[in-house]
Amino acid sequence: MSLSAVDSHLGYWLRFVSNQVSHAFAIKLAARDVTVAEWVVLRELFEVEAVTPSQLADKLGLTRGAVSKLADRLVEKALVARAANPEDRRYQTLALTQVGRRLVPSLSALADRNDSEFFGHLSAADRAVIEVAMRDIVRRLGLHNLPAD
Amino acid sequence: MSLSAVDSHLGYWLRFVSNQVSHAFAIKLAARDVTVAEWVVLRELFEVEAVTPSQLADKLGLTRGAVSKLADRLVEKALVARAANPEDRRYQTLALTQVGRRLVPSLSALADRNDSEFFGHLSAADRAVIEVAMRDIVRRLGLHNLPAD
DNA sequence: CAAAATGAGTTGACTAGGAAACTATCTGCG
DNA sequence: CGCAGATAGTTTCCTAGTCAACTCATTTTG
Repeated sequence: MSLSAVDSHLGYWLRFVSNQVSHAFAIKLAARDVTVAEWVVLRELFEVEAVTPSQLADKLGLTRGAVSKLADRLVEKALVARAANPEDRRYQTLALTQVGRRLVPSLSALADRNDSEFFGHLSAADRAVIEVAMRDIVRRLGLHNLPAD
Repeated sequence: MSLSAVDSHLGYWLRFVSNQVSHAFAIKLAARDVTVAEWVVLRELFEVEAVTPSQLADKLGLTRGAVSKLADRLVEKALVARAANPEDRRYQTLALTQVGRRLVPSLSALADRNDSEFFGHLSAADRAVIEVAMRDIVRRLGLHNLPAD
């Protein structure tokens, strides 16, 4: 019985490489007591100032449950603050604390370094093909509001 | 303060897309009561007949701990059998059961379908660029970064 | 207006995986 | 020999994420 090879699947390779990249990044971030998922939230909040957990979930391709737990940990670490909305008490807003805001740039440098360790050797053309393909997949599935750039 | 954009990082996009691809595949596999991680193990065992957990961990880029737990579940589901090695009792071998072996081809069809849903619209050239880049990254990992724990 | 539907957030059960400590088994060296 | 160390596998604890059930506040509707 002959099957198509596992490693003919791009999904297989993406999963493999993505796991390794995230893992290497996690090790770098651990020195700052931050996880990869936490970094993604911090980086997003750095841009938008304040946002509800649901908006964040939408933007990051996570469920509300995942964001709820992440927010718990970030609040615990005093990097993010939860604020109640007095006009509609169903809503919260999440925002960086001063400590959180000051932390982001140094983490960003780690992200740059990690990415270049894994992808820096690729030609600019190849990197562009990959990035365009990934953005296109995300767009097609309507899973995410593309960042404007 | 201006930072490099999060979404300028290929690692960011790979993680995002890989999560979505795996999730979509997980939903398809759930109808057969198999998870993505279990599928990867089954598919590997389909090729190699029998292998030790450590060899499997090495091949799949997982730790021995992860494989141990995965094997537990697959044995529980009667898709995989553990066998002791009488010559050196530290070693086990894992192999598909008859049921497991018969299951693989239909799961393989699901994998083909899932992959083509996400990547089928890409040109063959773009798919080739991505696959070559990913294989190259994995190969490089094997060179300087073999923790192999 | 009361009751139902909607929507935000939380929680618990589960898969997934790494790290590190642990057990059991072998091997090699003095 | 005999014990120190290596090696295979397991287990515990943590992060990460989903789903589904739940609570609570607001809105819609009968």
